[in-house]
Amino acid sequence: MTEARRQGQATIEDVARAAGVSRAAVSKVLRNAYGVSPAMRDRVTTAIEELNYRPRVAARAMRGASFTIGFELPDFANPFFTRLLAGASAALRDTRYQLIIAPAEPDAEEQEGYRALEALVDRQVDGVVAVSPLVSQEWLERLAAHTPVVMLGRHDRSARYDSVVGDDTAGAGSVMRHLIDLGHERIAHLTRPEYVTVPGSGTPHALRLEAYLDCMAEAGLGDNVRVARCQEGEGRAYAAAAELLADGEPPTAIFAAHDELAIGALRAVAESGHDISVAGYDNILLAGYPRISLTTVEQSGEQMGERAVEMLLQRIGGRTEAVHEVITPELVARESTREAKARRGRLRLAPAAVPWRR
Amino acid sequence: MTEARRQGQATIEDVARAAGVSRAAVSKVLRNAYGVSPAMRDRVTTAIEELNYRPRVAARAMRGASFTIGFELPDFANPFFTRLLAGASAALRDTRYQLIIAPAEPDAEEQEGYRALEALVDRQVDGVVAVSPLVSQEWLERLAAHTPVVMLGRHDRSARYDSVVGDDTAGAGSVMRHLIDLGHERIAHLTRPEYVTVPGSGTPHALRLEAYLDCMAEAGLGDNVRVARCQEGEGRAYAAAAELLADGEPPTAIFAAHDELAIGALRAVAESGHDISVAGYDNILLAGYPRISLTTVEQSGEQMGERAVEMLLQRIGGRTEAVHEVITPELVARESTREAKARRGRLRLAPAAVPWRR
DNA sequence: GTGAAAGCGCTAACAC
DNA sequence: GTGTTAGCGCTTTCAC
Repeated sequence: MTEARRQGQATIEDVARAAGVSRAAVSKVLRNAYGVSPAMRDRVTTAIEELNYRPRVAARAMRGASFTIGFELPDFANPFFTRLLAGASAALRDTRYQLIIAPAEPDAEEQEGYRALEALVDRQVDGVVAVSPLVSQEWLERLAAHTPVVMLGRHDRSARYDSVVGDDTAGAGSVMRHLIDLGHERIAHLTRPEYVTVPGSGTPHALRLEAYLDCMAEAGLGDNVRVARCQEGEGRAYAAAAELLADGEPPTAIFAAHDELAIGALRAVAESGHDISVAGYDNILLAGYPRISLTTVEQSGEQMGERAVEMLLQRIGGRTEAVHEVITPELVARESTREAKARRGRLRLAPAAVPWRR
Repeated sequence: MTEARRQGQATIEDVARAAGVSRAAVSKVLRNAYGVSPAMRDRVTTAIEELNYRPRVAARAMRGASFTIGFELPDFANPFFTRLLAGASAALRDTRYQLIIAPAEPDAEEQEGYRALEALVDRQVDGVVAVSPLVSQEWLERLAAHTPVVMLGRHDRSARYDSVVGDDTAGAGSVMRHLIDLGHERIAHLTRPEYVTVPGSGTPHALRLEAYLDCMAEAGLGDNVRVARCQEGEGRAYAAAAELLADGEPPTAIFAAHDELAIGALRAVAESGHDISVAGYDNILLAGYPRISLTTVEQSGEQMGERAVEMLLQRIGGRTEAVHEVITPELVARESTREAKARRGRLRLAPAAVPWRR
């Protein structure tokens, strides 16, 4: 049944027969190789047109390259990832390479990324760019042993694969300092589930969490630490934030691990009626929207995606030493943290009567 | 140079040698085929593990299916398209099939979609789901002659390919009636460039534009018709809307062809200080956000994506009659059109002194 | 300038 | 139960 599909798909053999030449001759025409008479080239190209022939990349790839770059991505709903894609796509323009994207199943915990990455490799891509903070380094290195790999957002340094990563510690630190400078003392952190923030794992969210904890401790606010967690999605963040606000003495500020979560938190805050500052991370388009105006951290996803692809092409081209590139993020202070108010005199918050529950 | 990559990639031959059996034997183990002794199966599986072997889908596909579904998509930045993807992805869960996405270069006018679609087919996908309103029907039918195709958002009916499409005429009509019922007389339409809305082309945006024109005419507002255009992107919509507002007598309402454009228009409206209603189309997540609260039209992208994939799998399974499915959209009235105000007494707008410039 | 032949990694019929 | 064999569509020497 599934076999039905190939009927009608012309092969190089069909073209050769139609043009009255050998398969090799057709191949040469296709590749603009040396040694083809104009007359033959004509006959062949006409035959190709007539038969609507297209060479199969797979068959071609069996000998050489497939000229295909695989991009593995979790969660298309997160606009930051989309920025990465835009950059990658741009870097491949005017290139022989084609971009192919494989979605990793979201919320899949353990297997997140493995399946999609394998799917890509099984399909003969010449190289892979991936956003898979949770995949084990050992596994990745085994992959990188035969297929060029560039990882996005991984802080581990491997000799086998390259990486492009934002300085999450610096970025999260700048957010925290901003909030603390504004006078906030009860700052909560909204992040993803534990398995994404395992201490020492070096995932972006682990580092942001650590920066949060460190900054709180440094500012003598260690007792006010409060970490809320939720799965990906604006709705989930909304629910988690709502819970945070409902419970006893609410925070005066929430630092969300990324903008999508921040947007959800902002919604919960708006509904609650409380005057609570919210900050995010990534500077998605929406963050700059006037009615939202979210304080956040800009990291150029386009640039990161573009660099990743450039590095991958170099790898494919023969480079063997690993390259690790760190992008410096930048705080974008907006009104969601009452910065405007703060400008006219330091914001004064009454000290918490009781140390704020952990 | 590019040849370097394959070294290290174990083949079935390597496994056979390591296990001391024939290639066919390994193949049988891989496919759980009949006629393998437990002892041999053991030796083979160990060899596979040791060599870190993975069968190449491409080589496999040369005989049968690749178990790969291609999804062609323009513009990842548009959240509605992302919803389609989520649905498609969900439909493939628990299936042998893998989803592979190819981005069509945006703003590419003429060639939009062709390249990506070809890239997919060249890579041996078993079937294709595509969002390519601008590709010619003739070309698509030639494609569909050998590869199952399901189109999203095309109103043309072909005997060769299936389609899933929202009823854009009805959806746009409901928005327009809503605006007119609210008392608006100067309603502008913000849509994409001409080549996307060619009359009679049957693209979603052509139909929405036609519905806009028809509704205006029916309501006796034909003289107030005003169509602004911009390329994809919130920023471009912002600029176009700003121009619309700056110029003489501004509209009292803007119907944007989709939510991303509407969001941009909303931003321009907010900055202008005018009290202007804005409506969009697609009901992206953001539209429901309290601080945005955009009146729009809900069409379940997830459902559309899911149905498309289901239909494609049927096609691959052997179905030959074409299926065309129309999804009924639903108006979601929110505050961006001052519906709240309207509830307490009909909104009264002073009639335009001069018929509003075309 | 052109074509024959071998081989890329895998599957499926068919012998053994 | 196991191995031999003949392709799948294409590229690439290497003779002619």
